Amino acid sequence: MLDIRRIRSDLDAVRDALARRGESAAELDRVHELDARQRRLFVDRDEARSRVRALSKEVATLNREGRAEEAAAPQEESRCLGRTEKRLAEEAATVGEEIRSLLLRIPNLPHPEVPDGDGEADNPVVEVVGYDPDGYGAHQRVPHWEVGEALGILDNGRAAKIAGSMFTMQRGAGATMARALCQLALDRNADAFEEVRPPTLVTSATLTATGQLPKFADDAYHIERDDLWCVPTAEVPLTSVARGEILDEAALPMRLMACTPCYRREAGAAGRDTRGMLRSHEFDKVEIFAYATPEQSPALLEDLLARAVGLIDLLGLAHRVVEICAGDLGQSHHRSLDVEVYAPGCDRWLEVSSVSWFADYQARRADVRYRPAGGKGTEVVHTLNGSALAVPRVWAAILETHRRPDGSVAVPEPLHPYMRGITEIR
RNA sequence: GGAGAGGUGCCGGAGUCUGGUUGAUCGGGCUUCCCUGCUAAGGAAGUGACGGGGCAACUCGUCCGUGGGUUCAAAUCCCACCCUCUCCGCCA
Repeated sequence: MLDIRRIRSDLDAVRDALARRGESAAELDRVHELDARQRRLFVDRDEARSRVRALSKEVATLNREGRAEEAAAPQEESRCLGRTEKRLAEEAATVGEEIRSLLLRIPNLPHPEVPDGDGEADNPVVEVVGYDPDGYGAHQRVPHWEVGEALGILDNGRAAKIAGSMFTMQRGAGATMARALCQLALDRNADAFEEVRPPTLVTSATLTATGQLPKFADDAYHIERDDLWCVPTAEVPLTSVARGEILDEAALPMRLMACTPCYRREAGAAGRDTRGMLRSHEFDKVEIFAYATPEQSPALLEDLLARAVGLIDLLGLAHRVVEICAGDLGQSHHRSLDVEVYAPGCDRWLEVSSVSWFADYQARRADVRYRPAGGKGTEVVHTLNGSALAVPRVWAAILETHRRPDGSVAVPEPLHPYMRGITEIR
């Protein structure tokens, strides 16, 4: 959520920044207008309240001095003021609710360096590593769903029997490799990140802090009976770890990581990418996350990206980095970069990580602040996160990239320690 | 799920029965200063967040789990909900 004070003092700049995303200013202007109204109401309300307090003290004094009969007049005046105050307070609250619900829907401002663009097609490729379109043999040009089924390690037919379409099931060495990927990702980041195993069913407040609610409720699984939501990513619980807290600057950056299942309804994607492991309602992912000061954030963004890219590199997969343009930026994102892995069997670039800087947008929703060392007062922290490794698409790219002419798949060496001795799948 | 106890400031812990100058006694912690060769001990002062108004000094308001209600006035009385603890039940 944007800082209301910034909207108040710098409306034009905010409007221009939103325009870069292709966002209309209607809601913004409405917030600006409501804010002025609410502040006028506050002034009047506070004045009435202050007077009530003074009158109450007067009554108390009169009672104490045994002159209770003289208290009738101030009591009556106070009663009257109380009604005025209540009406003003209710009106201010109504306005406040409208402001909040608008603010929750207005997206974040893009970082000045975010490239212009209207959509995905305008996202500039920043870097390409290990990709040679002519360097793949026929044995690698087989989609992973065929490879997986042939090797008996992917059984989506039975997954559908168990849970319906758009679920996947890995078996044998395939399941082992899925877990090994998580272990590798955690171990590689344990140098700087505290491992957390958070709840993956969360309250509406938690899902609102990161931006999924209220606007994207259809994308998440909701357990109505208990009013809990299945997390779409560990970003959701991790961002709420310090919700409502004030951190010491010395504690920043606070780096957390978590391996969790991720649940997505894929409401807008029905019928898309239905084969294999490209898109499913449930998958495992290792997320890396940080609370930081504004000054620490740019370097952290680079570090998160380097860590995500480093893992893909380690697994011997061709990949590229794409910067998300203003028009394609997610609602909460201030700046964002995607890592895409090349899958030769599908002949597609698959998004396997999204590394993002949210500035104070999520932290203001979550009310996470810090006390600047030496300074007074508090500041809203910045949050950043990225997928260290999202299992399914990496798993798919491994099957396609490391398939050998004889149809077997070589397990990348960094996974061996976690594979119970399995070094190839045949 | 049932029964009971409880949620107060950075922490501990009063105040709630008997509503009233209580943003809140007291202790600890922390910060600054004084004393001290150093340490320990001691002395003094300070010590929250949020919102509004004001060029500013400053000032007004809100916050005692959350949300309502009663009252001139609520940490204190009433209602609902949430959370924690103990016991029982259930359970990996």
